[in-house]
Amino acid sequence: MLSFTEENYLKSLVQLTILEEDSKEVGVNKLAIELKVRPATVSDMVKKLKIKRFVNYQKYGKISLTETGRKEGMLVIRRHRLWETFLHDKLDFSWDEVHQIAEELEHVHSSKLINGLDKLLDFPSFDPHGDAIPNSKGEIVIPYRRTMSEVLLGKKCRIVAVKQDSADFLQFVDKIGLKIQDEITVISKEKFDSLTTIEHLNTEITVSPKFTDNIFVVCSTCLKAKDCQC
Amino acid sequence: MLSFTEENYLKSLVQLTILEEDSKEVGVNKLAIELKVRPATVSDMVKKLKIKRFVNYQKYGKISLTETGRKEGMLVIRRHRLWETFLHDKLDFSWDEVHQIAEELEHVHSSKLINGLDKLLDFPSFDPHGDAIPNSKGEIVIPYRRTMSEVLLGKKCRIVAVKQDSADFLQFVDKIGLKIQDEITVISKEKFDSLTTIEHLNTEITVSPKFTDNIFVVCSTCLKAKDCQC
DNA sequence: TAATAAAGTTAGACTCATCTAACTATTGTT
DNA sequence: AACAATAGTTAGATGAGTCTAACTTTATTA
Repeated sequence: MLSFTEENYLKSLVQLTILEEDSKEVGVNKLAIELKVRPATVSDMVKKLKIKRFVNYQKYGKISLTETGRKEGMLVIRRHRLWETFLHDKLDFSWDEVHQIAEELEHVHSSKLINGLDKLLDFPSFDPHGDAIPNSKGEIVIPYRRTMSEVLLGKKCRIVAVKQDSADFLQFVDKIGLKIQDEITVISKEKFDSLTTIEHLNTEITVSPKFTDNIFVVCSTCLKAKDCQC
Repeated sequence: MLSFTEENYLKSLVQLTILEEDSKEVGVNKLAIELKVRPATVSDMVKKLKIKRFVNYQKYGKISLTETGRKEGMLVIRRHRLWETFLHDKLDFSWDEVHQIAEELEHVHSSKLINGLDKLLDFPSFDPHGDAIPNSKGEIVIPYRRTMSEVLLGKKCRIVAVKQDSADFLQFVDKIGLKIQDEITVISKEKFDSLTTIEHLNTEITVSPKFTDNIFVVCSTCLKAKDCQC
C-alpha cells in the first residue's frame, strides 16, 4: 500500500514526464519544485521509490517511471480528476475551487468508490479543466491540442482545456467570460508588446502571452490541433 | 489544523464519553483499546491534546473533552456519517461497506464540501446505520432508544439503529432480513440459554443476546423508548 | 580547458506517531 | 491493612518524511 507521500511523488512524475512534456524523464530539482520540497528530500525519496520498483534511477541521473509507477501515478490522477468533476457537477463548485479539495480526496483508496463515482458522473471523459480522465487501468487518451499562442492570425479555434489549475488563473478566465468549448478568433498579435487580441461572442479581448500560453485549443473547423489544413 | 491522528483521538473520545455512555470521561486503557494502540501511546498523546486544550486531564486521572475538543470530534463524526450516507444513497454501497471508506473520507477538511454533500443528500438526519448526524455546529440530537434486549415480552417495536458498524454483524442483520424501520414483536425469551424469539413479517427468528444487545428500537405505538406506557 | 554555475548527494538533526520494557500509582480483595 | 491485580507513566528506540549545511558531480561558457 502506497503512502500519501509516495502517491504524490508518482503523481508529479506522471505530470512531468507524461502529461506535460514528452521528455519521459525528469531531474531531482524539477521534481522538488513541483512537490514544494527540497532537492535533498527528493534525492532520498527517489532511492526508496527505486527499491520499491516505481522508478528507474542512477545517482546524478534522471528519474523515469517504471510501468508500475506510471500506472499508480495515473490512478492518482484518475481519482483527482473524478473528484474534481464530482465537486463541479454535483456540488456546484466553481472550477477554481475543485483542485485543492481533490488533492485530499485523491488519496482515498477504494476502487469500488472510484468506479461508483465514475458511474454517478456518467463516465466523464474530461474534468472541469478539460483534462482527460484516465480509465481504471491507468490508461489515458490525451487528445492533440495546442496553446492559443500557437494559433495563426485570423484563425478560429475552440477552447478545450486550461494548462493551469491555479485559482488566480481560473478566476481570470471566468472574469473575461471564456469557458471550455467556447469559440474564439485570433484577430491580431502585437509584435511590440506580445499581446494578442481575440474575438469572442462579438467582443474583442486583449490578452498577454501568460494567458494564451495556458489555454489549449483545437481548430474550430476540423477539431484537430495537429495536421490541421483549414 | 488538526492531524489525522488527533482527529481520530477526538472522534473516539466523543464516541466513548458522549455517544455510547454518559460517563463524560474515560481512562487511558479504554481509549487505547478503541484506537487500537498501546496505552503508552495514548498517555503521550493525551498530554499533547491537553496542551492544545482539547482535553482535560491529570496524571493517573480520567480524560474528558473540552468544549473545543467535543466540537472538533463531533465534526469528524458529522463528516463520517455524511460520507456513509453518500456511499449508501448515491453509490449503492451496502451498509456493511460504508464504514471503512468513510474512515478515510472523514479527514478531508472543507466545510464547503461537507455542507454541499449535506445538501446533495437532502439534509439527512440519520446515517445508514440509524445514527444521528451532527449539524455543522457539532450539535447532535440523540433520540431516546433502547436495545432489543430490554424489550418486554409480547411488545411490538421498531428497529431504529444498530450499535455496531462491523461488517460481520451488519451482514448477519441483512441475512436474517431485518432493516432499519422494520417492526418486530418479541415472542419469547428463553431463560435457560438467553435466546430471544421475535416475529418479523410473519416469520419467527431466534437470536442471541449478542444480537439483541446491538439493535436499537423504539416502541412501535408511541415511538418512544423512555416513558413508554403502551 | 579551466573556472564557474547548476544540479544533486550526504550527513546529521527534527517532528510525529508509534512501539517495548520497566517502572509507579491506584483499586479492589481477602 | 497488606497484597495482588489493574491502570497508567516514563525512557529509549524506530521509521517516515522533512529540513539545513556542507560537499560532490555534471554542465556551461568564457
